[in-house]
Amino acid sequence: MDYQFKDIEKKWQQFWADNNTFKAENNTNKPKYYVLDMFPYPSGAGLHVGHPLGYIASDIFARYKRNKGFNVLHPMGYDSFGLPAEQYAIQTGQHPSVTTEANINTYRRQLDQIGFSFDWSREVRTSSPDYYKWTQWIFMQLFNSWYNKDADKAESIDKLVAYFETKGSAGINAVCDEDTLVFDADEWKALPEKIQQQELLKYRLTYLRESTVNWCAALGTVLANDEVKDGFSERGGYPVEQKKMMQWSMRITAYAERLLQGLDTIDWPEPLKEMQRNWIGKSVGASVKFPLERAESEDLSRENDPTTGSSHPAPYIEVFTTRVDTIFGVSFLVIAPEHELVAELTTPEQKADIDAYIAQTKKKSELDRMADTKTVSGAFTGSYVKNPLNGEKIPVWIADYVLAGYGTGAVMAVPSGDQRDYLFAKHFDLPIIPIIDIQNIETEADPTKEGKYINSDFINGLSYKEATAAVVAKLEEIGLGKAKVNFRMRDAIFGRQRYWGEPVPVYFKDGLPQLIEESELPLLLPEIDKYLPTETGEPPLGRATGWNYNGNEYELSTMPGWAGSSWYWYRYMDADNNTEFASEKAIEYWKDVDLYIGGSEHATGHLLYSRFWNKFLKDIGKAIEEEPFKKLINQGMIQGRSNFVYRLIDEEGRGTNTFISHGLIKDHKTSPLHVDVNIVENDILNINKFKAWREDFADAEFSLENGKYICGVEVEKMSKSKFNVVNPDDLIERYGADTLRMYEMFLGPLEQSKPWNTNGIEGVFKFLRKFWRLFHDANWNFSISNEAPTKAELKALHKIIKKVEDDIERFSFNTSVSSFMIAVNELTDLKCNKRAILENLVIVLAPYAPHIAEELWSLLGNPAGSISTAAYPKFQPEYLVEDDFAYPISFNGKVRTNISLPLTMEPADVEAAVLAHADVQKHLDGKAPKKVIVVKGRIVNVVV
RNA sequence: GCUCAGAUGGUGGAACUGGUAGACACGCAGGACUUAAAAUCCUGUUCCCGUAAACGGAGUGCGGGUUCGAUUCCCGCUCUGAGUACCA
Repeated sequence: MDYQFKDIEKKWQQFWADNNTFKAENNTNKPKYYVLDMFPYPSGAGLHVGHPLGYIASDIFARYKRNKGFNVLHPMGYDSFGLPAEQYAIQTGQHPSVTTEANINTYRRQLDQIGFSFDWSREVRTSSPDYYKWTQWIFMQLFNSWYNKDADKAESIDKLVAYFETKGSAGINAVCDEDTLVFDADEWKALPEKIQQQELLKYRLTYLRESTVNWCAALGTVLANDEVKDGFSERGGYPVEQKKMMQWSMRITAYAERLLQGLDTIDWPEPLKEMQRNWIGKSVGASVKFPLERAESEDLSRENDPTTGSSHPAPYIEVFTTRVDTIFGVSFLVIAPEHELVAELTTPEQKADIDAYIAQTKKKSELDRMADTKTVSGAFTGSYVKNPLNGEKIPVWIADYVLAGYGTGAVMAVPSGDQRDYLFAKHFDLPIIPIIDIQNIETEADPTKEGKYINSDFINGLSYKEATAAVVAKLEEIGLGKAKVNFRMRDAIFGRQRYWGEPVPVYFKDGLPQLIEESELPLLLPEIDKYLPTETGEPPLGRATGWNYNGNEYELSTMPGWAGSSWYWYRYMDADNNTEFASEKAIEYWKDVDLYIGGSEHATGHLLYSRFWNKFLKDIGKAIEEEPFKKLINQGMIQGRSNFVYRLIDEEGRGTNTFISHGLIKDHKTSPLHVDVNIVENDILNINKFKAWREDFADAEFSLENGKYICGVEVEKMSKSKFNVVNPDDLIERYGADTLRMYEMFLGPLEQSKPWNTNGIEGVFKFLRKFWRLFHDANWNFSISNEAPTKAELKALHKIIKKVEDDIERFSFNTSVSSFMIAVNELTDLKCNKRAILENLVIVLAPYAPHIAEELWSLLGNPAGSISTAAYPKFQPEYLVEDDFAYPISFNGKVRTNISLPLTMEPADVEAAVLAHADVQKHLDGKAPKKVIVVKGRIVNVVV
């Protein structure tokens, strides 16, 4: 029979499902291998041809590893909480779980068609209660933990309480809020329960605090920083504003250093690691206190100013700097307009200026503030500080180029070394003090670290390294500064005012958050009448009737999208466990993910949060490895490839019903129109389908080239509105899953982004037919010979065994596909139908094209399904050994001819043989070669 | 601006450690089979000169360098894509 892909693929997909072929074992002596894909959010649009790219690659790898004798865990599931289902619910009243279920079914049908070797018995859905029970459980563990910097790990909050009870707050080295109280053991014990709890909240790894959030009114929720792009929501593009709200946060900053260090231990793409490094943003520098200089007139103003709320005026302004060595070049201080000392520092004479400036800053949106980095603006507070090292009087300004959220919200301005300070100084006519002898500050700041210091008191003449050390030592000595490491990363907001997410297992008593009992998990998402905020502006959960904890109100926000995805790889290890998130034994066996494939868009979201939770789970003894994903690969994005037709514009400028072929448009006035790529083949428009596509094209006319209508091409995002979406279902219908799988790989290197172009798919389909034909005679009868293979046949086989092995190990799937084609071409030329060759070849191909491989494998008489665990053939190098080699002979590096010589021949003999050769003599034309380079088994280069 | 990745025929791409650039496939052209078409098969296909072949010249974004030899290494530049953005 001819290659009947439809029957074959259906048959084997059914077989795999019926026989649980890909079920991974938790109890086995085999070595483990864990291949994971980033699980999808099941959107209503279903899969397009770009989605399975990574899944196909990981599936090939998983199948290959099974053939290599590994017990492979290759699971799939759904990140099924999320905004789109909820938006749809708001519009239609349909419960998000209903939409989600329907979408999952579509995804499952599409995934099954491609023939993935997923162990579906371990499927997880983040929105299912027996899954989110454990997301809530982890939240509770975080709530019950604090970060001990001395131990450099998370510890139980009980341990902290016990410490407070015996020693008070002295000697505690924790990652905590700024405003923690100082107390001894007795004072702690005397504190009311409520105050104690408030205090502990400042240490917990998940905690409630008022923070500035990205509020998106249109979506009715708070967004994470990585969900905001240029002041607009990433999903939907709605405006986002800054708003203060009580919010759950995760103290991810406790792990900043470990998250940074861990990057050096994992095999991830360098750009991705770089993104995480930038996101963490470690700066090594110093914090310096500038004492306030007080004038008598100020005291009056401060007394009358109720906004400070403090009877003790602040004694100093603290700044963070990475260039403490430039401290003698400080000619002014700049603090953020939002800085807490602004009101206190503003003198009556300057009040009007400052108020006007703050008003102006507030009006500017975040977007303007970012875009407008050129204009220099600021205002003088009227106050002064003293340089802590030389007592120099320094004016204090406010300006919006200083961010309240970074460092201390205050900077020491060194115009000679920092360009922003330089521009500010020029604009407001402030002094610019050169501090390094080789500095050139005529037109701009010079941030050099080379040269010797000048105008710098006791560090004059020192080098950068010496000066930094000397200044830090001096500041520490006088108690006005110290070396400090600062991180850009902020604690992560952990909550959104939405319905379709995990409920937070917390209720409020006397305004303080309390955990529910572990035995009461999962805290189920309640039913509500509408998926909108309440009339009083509370989140949708506020609508749930009777939803309270013994009369106490539950937390009304739900967890953010990244909660469920921050630990899901552990659930796959032991998906049915209902006493733990995964058993100790399962985690002990599977440990971590060996290969993780997914998009780079998750660089600073999912991949950072997952590493954070993993480190926490390790700290509390639940996980074994410090890093969850040993090796990670980003598959490139598949872009859309749009086709265009060109509508002729008549003299009055109106569109006609005539369409001009692409090659002819320069002679006409036309307007381009997207045309459905599914009615275009190799950029040639199918005119009949075009006429049927839309009613108004039914009697379209065409101006053709060589009888064909050629379409224009452009690379754009794949989207419905551009008519460039290619659905894998259609391709499978036409060519089968094996062809689709191989073609997606054939397209190019996995990591590279590329436009989808169906044009070459025929070549892969033809290859599979040709492969099928190796096993069949001219009448399509299965026909295999048991004769001993020839040397040439063995060589072709072992070449491909080696090649595919090497390619898969370095994730170069595209080159394997080419090599398969070469192997089949060679064997076809050799008319090889020998069992000894083909039986091995089928195993090598199986990870790529599993259906056809299964079919031929069973036709060869093997037990059905056994190819999945059949041993990968052993490469035998002796079959590739050649006696002779056709040496390329180059003259001055240009190859002119080939001379076949024995590989055993020594270089000196090769040289002699080559020079004696007639072709070489001809090229030398009587001249003597200056030099001859012979690389044995490679090349000969004659220098003339 | 900064950081990173990339640039090879008409197209997707290959060349893994500095050693025959353009494998493999698409497309295109010509041919076989066919009344015809589809399908299938065969041949050719980097560019230039040349009727063709032999032969010759150029050639991996641009300009230099190292080397017997560079798509590969080094320096400078151009362009494209991604990330990031007043981070003190």
